[in-house]
Amino acid sequence: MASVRSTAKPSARERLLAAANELFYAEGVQCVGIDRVIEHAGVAKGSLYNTFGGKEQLVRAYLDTRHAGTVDRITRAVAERDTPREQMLAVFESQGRQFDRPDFRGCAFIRAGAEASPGGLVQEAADAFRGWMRELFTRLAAEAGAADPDALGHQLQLLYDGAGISALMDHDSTVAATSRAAATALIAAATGASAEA
Amino acid sequence: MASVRSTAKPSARERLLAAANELFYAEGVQCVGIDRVIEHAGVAKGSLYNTFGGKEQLVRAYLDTRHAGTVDRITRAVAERDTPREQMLAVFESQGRQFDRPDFRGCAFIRAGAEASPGGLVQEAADAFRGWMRELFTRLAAEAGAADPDALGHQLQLLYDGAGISALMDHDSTVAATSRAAATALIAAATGASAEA
DNA sequence: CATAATGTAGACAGATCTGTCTGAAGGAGT
DNA sequence: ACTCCTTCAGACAGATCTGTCTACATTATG
Repeated sequence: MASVRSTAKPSARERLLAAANELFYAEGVQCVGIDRVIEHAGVAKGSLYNTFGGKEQLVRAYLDTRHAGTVDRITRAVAERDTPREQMLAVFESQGRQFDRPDFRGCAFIRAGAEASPGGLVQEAADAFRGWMRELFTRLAAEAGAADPDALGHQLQLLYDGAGISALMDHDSTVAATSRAAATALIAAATGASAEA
Repeated sequence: MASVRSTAKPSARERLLAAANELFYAEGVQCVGIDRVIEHAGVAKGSLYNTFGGKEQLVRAYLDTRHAGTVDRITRAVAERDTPREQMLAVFESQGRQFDRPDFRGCAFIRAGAEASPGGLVQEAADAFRGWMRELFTRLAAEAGAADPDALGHQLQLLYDGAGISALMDHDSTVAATSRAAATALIAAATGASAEA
C-alpha cells in the first residue's frame, strides 16, 4: 500500500473522535449529521455504530474528550502559580487565551446543553464538567481564606460562564481583561484583601 | 359557529407567535418542527408561510417578541428604583424572579445563538438584544459614578449572562442571591462606595 | 348577491437524518 | 496458505423536516 504510511494510522475510534470534535464544536451537535462525521473521519458508517453504538454515544464521547482536555489545561495553568488567589486568576487567564484561538466557539457543554433534551447523556456530561469547575473554584476560594468559599466559588463560576458567552456572542476583544478585573474585585471583596494586581 | 366565541379570536399571526414562543423556548429552535408549531397554534401550514415566509422569519419574529417583553420587564423594574446603584441591582433581581418560573429555560438569545449558524437572522436578533442590555448597564454605571462605566457595564453583563446559564444548567436555587451579591461587590469596587445591602 | 381576502385541511415533492445490513477487501496470527 | 477480525463502501429502510400547491370554507365589503 503505497498510500499508507508505515508509521501511523490512527484507529477508526480516534479518527471519529477527532472529526466529531472538529465538526460538533464548530457547527453544533444537531447541525452536523452522521454522514458528515464519517466522511470527515474517513471511516465507514458501520465502524461508527460498531464502536460507539449511535450518535448520542458519540456526542457523549466527544464531550468526555473535551472535559479531559479542559481539565488538563486548567490544572496545568493552576499548577504554575503559587498562591490560591493567583491560581483563581490563572483559570480566567487560561480561559482568556482560548478566546483568541480562531476556532473558539464558546463552551462546548453550554452549547450542547442548549440544544439537547434534558435528562440525557449530554446533561450528564455537562453536570460532570460544571461540577468539577465549581469544586475547583470553591476549593481555591477556601484556600484563599474567603469568608464564604461556596459563595465566592459560585460567583467566580458565574463570571467564567458569562465570559465564555460574551466572547462567543459579542464582537469585543476585551472580554478576557474584563473578566479578570471582575474576578480580582470579587476575590478582594470576599477575602478582605486589596484588589491590586 | 357554536364553538367560536364572539368576543375574540386571535389572528393566525398572533396564535403562531404564541405557539412559537412556547415551543421554541421550551424545546429549542431546531428541535421543534413547523408541523408542531402549526398544530399547537391551530393554524394551517399555508397561513404560516403566507404570514412569515418561512421558519427562519418565524424564529426571528419569536426572538423580537422576546426582546420586546424582556425590555419591558427590565425597564419597569429599573423605573421602580431611585438611585443608579439600586437600578443596576434591580436588573439582577428581575432576572432572579424569572429563575423561579416553572417554564424558565435560560436566555432565549443564548440558546438560539448556540444552535444557529453565524451571520443569520438569529445572530442579528441576539446582537440587538445584547447591545441593548450592554448599553443599559453602561449607562447606569456612568450615572452611578463609576470610574470606568464601560468596564463596569461589561462586568455586569458577564455576571448577568453567567447567572442565566447557571440557573439553567445547575441544580442550585441560590443563583439569584449569588449574582446579586457579586453585582453588589463589583459596583462597590468600581464606584468606591461601600458594599453593604 | 358578488367578489376579494383570508384561513383551513391536507396531499405532495425533495431533501436530510439515523440506523441496519450486505458484500468485499485488507491485515495479523497460526 | 488459511482463518479471524476489523474496516470499507454503499445501498436501503423508515422517519422527519421544510416548503409548495390545490381545493374548499369563511367573512367582510361593495
